[in-house]
Amino acid sequence: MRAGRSETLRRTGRVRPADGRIRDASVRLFAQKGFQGTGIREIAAEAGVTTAALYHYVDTKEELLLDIMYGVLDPLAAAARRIVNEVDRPEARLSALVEHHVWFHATNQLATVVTDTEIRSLGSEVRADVIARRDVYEAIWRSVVADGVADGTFRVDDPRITAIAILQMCTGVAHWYRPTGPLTLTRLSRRYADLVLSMVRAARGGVPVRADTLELPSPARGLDAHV
Amino acid sequence: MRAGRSETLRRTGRVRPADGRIRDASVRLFAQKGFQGTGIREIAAEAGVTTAALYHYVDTKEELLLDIMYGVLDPLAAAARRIVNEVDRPEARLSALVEHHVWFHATNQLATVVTDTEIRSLGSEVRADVIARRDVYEAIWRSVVADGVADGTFRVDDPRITAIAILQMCTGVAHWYRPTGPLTLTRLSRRYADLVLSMVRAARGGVPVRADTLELPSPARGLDAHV
DNA sequence: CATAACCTACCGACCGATCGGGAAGTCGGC
DNA sequence: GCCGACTTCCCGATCGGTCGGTAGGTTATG
Repeated sequence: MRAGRSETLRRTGRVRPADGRIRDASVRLFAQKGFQGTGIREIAAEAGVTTAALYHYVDTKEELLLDIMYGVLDPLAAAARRIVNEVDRPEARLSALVEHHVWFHATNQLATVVTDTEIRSLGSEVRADVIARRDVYEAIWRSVVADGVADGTFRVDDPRITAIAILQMCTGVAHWYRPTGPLTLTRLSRRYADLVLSMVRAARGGVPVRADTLELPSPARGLDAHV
Repeated sequence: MRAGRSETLRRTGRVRPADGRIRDASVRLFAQKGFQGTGIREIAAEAGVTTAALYHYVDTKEELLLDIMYGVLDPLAAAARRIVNEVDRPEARLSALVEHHVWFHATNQLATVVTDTEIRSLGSEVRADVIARRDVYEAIWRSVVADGVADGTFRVDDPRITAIAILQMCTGVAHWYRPTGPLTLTRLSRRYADLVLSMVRAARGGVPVRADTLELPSPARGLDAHV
């Protein structure tokens, strides 16, 4: 009749191994309240174990965060490699990259949000490793964009900036997507792929139209004076 | 000969009012370590005051975060309103919105990153207010995109999704921009505006090209089972 | 002599992590 | 088939330390 365990029983309907419950609880809580904002007592209670039991399965709180991030970054990189291996033309490659990235971020919202926002909470040694894996993934996107520019199907000013811009746009899906929305996930992914392709395609519109005369206010409040 | 103050003296070269130093320190630290990951003792030390002196200028730690966010959201909304008032055609409006947004996020990196990532750290009452102000800003973008679709200059499937996607792409600049880069800020802002316009312009390329046959792996590790 | 600008000293609560121990199971040896 | 050794899983209790915040007094400024 322990409160934590019965809570879990009520929610999941059955008793799952404590290890998996701890992992699930940590993703949920890290996504909702942040890594630093989540206490190990909260994780333990949500998983239906004591803090001592939690430390039977886990060495440190940071390990939980690291597991989440590897569980995002490694499958992403693996999928990107498969796409590059099995798809030929830059257009189709980029389209497939976008569709998978969006689909993955929509079906793993909690874990991808945590991976995206909590890198700063890692100790410096593991942080370097996580950043390196993220850079591997970004490098694949960058090379796909650059290949498209090289063979003339894409026209962009700077492949590096464009690749980052595209990636951040697609990653953003994890922050707003709700499965109850009107669009199926497949259709949403394709819309993003269409947006991206129309952004980089060589056949672009006319001269940019701007409002050059408009003067806008300076940065607010003197914040960031030291940037 | 107190360590905190002399530290500040060494870095800034002169003694500024403690109030501003506290605000500056909080932006820097919140951006670097997160709101929850930053202690009031750290803020005080970085600003060169004691914790008690800090609370002479500030009621709560949350107030520091809230000030940063209002200092970002209010100028952004004000600029967006000015743009809509003073610029006519949807193309020029969207271009101006993008250029200003990118410029603002590059010149206020720390504050915009904090605003973007720490909403969850706010208490529920003030959080609702912050989200409301952010929604006001997003609504302006959405209406500009919708106006362009209505008069035929833009062609997008869903103005709401498109506006969010554009916004997230441009906001991302705050996460990677370094003033030492090869591009001037003005040119960078224009490149983003060009990217966005080519994304939404009615004159779009041919049929989307995809790799429909590719099957990709399922979400990793069973994370997010409860999404 | 009032007010702003700070100080030293300290509060209770909570932090991540660990302690020794015990219940329940797994295993080979005889 | 039974015993002792070992492992897995998990407990209540508690560690030293840090958290956000404060009480009450002192110093500088107008």
